[in-house]
Formats: sequence, C-alpha cells, structure tokens
Amino acid sequence: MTKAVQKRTLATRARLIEAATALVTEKGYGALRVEEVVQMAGVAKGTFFAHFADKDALMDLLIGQRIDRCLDEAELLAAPSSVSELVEALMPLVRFMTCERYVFDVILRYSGAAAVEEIGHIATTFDRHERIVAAWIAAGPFRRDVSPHLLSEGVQAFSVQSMALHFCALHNTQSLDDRLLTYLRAWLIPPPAG
Amino acid sequence: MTKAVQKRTLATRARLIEAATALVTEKGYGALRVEEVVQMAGVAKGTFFAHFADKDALMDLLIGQRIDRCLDEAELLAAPSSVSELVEALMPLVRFMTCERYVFDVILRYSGAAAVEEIGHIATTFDRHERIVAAWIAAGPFRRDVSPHLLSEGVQAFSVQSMALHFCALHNTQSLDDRLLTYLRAWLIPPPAG
DNA sequence: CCTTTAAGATGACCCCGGTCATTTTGAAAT
DNA sequence: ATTTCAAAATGACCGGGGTCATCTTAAAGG
Repeated sequence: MTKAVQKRTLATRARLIEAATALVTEKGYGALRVEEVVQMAGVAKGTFFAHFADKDALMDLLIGQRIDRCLDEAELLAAPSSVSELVEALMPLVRFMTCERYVFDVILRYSGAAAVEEIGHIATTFDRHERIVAAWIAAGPFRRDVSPHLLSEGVQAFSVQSMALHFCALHNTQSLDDRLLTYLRAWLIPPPAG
Repeated sequence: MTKAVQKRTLATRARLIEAATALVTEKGYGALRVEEVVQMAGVAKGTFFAHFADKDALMDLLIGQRIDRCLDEAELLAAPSSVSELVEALMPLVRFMTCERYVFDVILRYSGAAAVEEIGHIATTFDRHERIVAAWIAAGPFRRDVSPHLLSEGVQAFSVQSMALHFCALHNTQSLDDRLLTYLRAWLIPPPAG
C-alpha cells in the first residue's frame, strides 16, 4: 500500500542533492542558491519545493550528512582519558560547525530543532553526538555524582557557547579550543573536596 | 566638527522606532515587515535602510531594549541564596527570550555577536547579564574553585541549551525551568568530596 | 493497446528584504 | 536673499525564496 513512490521521484531527488552538493563544494554553503540547484539538476523551481519544504530543509540534510560523517570517525576513537583529549576528540566536529558563519546559524536553528512535527537530520545528529560523548565520559576519569548523559548535554552546551563566542566581536581574544578546555575542566573534573 | 547630524534625522529615526514598536506590540516580532514600518512612519523604504543596516539591526535594537528592561529589574533583586532562587531570578529574561521562536533565533544570531566591526545591543546585554549573574554567584553559596565570571558564562550556556531544547521536538518532556535547575545544580554546587 | 487518474513537474507569479541613481532639503557661506 | 553642497529622503528596481493553478506522465484496470 505504501508503494506510491515512483522511481522518477527518487531520481529527481538524487539529482537535486547531487547538484546541491557540487555547488556547496564549489562555493560554500552560504552561497547556495535554489535557482542554481534546479538549473544544474535540470528541473523547474517548483519541483525543488515538492522535494524539500524549504531551502533550510535541504541545508539540514546536507549539513546533517556532513556531521554524520564526523560522528562516524568519532566513533572509531578510543574513549579520551583526559579533558584535553576529549577536546581533541570534539574538535573535528567543532571545526566543521564553525567553517562558515552561515553553517553555524543553520545548525543552531535546527539543533534547537526544526518544526515540532518533523525531526530534522541535524537534531538527530545532536542526539547521536550526545550518546557518543556520554559513552566516552562514562569510560573516563570524570566526575560521577551526576549521570554521563547530563554531563554530555553540558559538553554540548559549552561547545555551542565556545563556538558562539568564537564568532563574537567582544570575546575573540581566547582561542576556541582553549576556551572549551577551560569550560570542560570546570564541568567534568570534580573540584577538590571542600 | 561632529556637528553633522541634523534634527530631522533624529526625528525620522524616532518615528521609525516608534512605528516598529507599535507593530511589534500588535502582531509580534516575527510578523514585522519593513514595508509596514515605513508606511506607518510615513517615509520611503530607502530611508529605513539609511537608518538601519538591515531589518536585523532594528530587531537587535528593539529586542536589546526589552532585554535591558529585564536586566534593570534583575539588578534590583537580592543575590539568590540557592540554585532554585537563581533559576527564579533568571526566568523573566528566559521567558522573554522564548516568547517567540523568531526572537530566540535573532538573539542567538546576535549574541554570537553580529558583524565584527559593530557590536550590537544584544551582544552588549549578554555582557551585562553575565556581570549581574557573576555578582550574584560571588555573593551566594556556590562553588569557589573557579571564578564567578566563568560560572556565570556557564549559566548562560545552560540557559541557552535549556531554551534550545524547549523548542526541540525530541526533548520537550521536561519543563524549561526544571531542566535549567538540573543543569545549574550540577554546575554550581560542588559535588561531595570523593 | 487504450483509458484513467493521481503523483509528479512546470514556470509565471508573489512577497519581502535590500540597493542605488536621482531629487529634495537644511543650513553655512557670501 | 541667494548660492552652495553635503546630508537626507525617495521610489523604481533587483535578487532570491516560496506558491499554485495547470500540464505531463507513469502505471494500474479494462
């Protein structure tokens, strides 16, 4: 009964994504124009919007895919055994997320999670990332008075904060990784008893 | 020599802001249209952009003003003596920031701080907020192994995280203040010695 | 094969933010 | 008063995202 989707549909969709990917590779995410995508894919503009709710939905897909590849690599890593190793492990993703201001904006908009009906790719990757980091934390020498899950959410919060300040005119004295290191030491290492 | 600014200029700018404020009050921030603002103010469209770099710059001003009023009230409060009192003190601002999805988006975009040349209103209010909270923390029964400044930055990070998850389809089981409370307990209260 | 029909594709059109060559205006200099 | 000129205002225009009535096509039923 769910056999309504035609072969043609998938082909068109694939061509759109292929064209978009090529254009992003060539000129970056922020410079992507729907007009150019449909022209390169050889379809009409309306067709684009039959496949994607809006331009952001395509961005969500493309960026989500890239993030997923980062996470694939992250999963191969051994659990970090110190905060600085953790920062090291987080950096590939952080670097992608800050490669363009526009990319960071889209991610913020979609991590804080899209429309309520449909859950986007980026929101899904945030979940996946949270689980990976939680597993690292559970295996490492970090505080144990709260759950790895909560600690992992905190790592995300501090990562976002570090990235936001990285783009901020008021606070670009410290480097992104130094700042993240400072935050995560305070968050993950139990202070000496007092 | 710096006497180039005419009276007319200030009057026009005031009319634009007045019109925008009225329209926001009537229909919300997300529904604001530049076209309507200039019509109500009785000026041409081009004039708007002679006074504001873009629509976001006006939003930055309007939202920044509202945040400043929240902070004025926050400054009158006594320093909170527990995490739950702190959350209580933070909530008025948090509630405004989440009053519309659009408002939260603008704030994220501008707290992460606008163009590098010009520092926006919102970015300035984030700084002010950080100082107010740092003073509260310094006066309260919170951990002392790291600076109030750093702790305050963390409070902002967790506030943003809580608001983002509030808008997220995947994570709206817990209420915003409950979530913030959980984060801040873990952040501000030193875990028992171990 | 031909008919039927719903999924898919189309492109003219709209909306709205932002630009810029041109015109108007205020006030300083003569 | 008149001239001058830079600041301010103007509105036709553009770019780009998004819509929708209409046309095309794939494939199921006869």
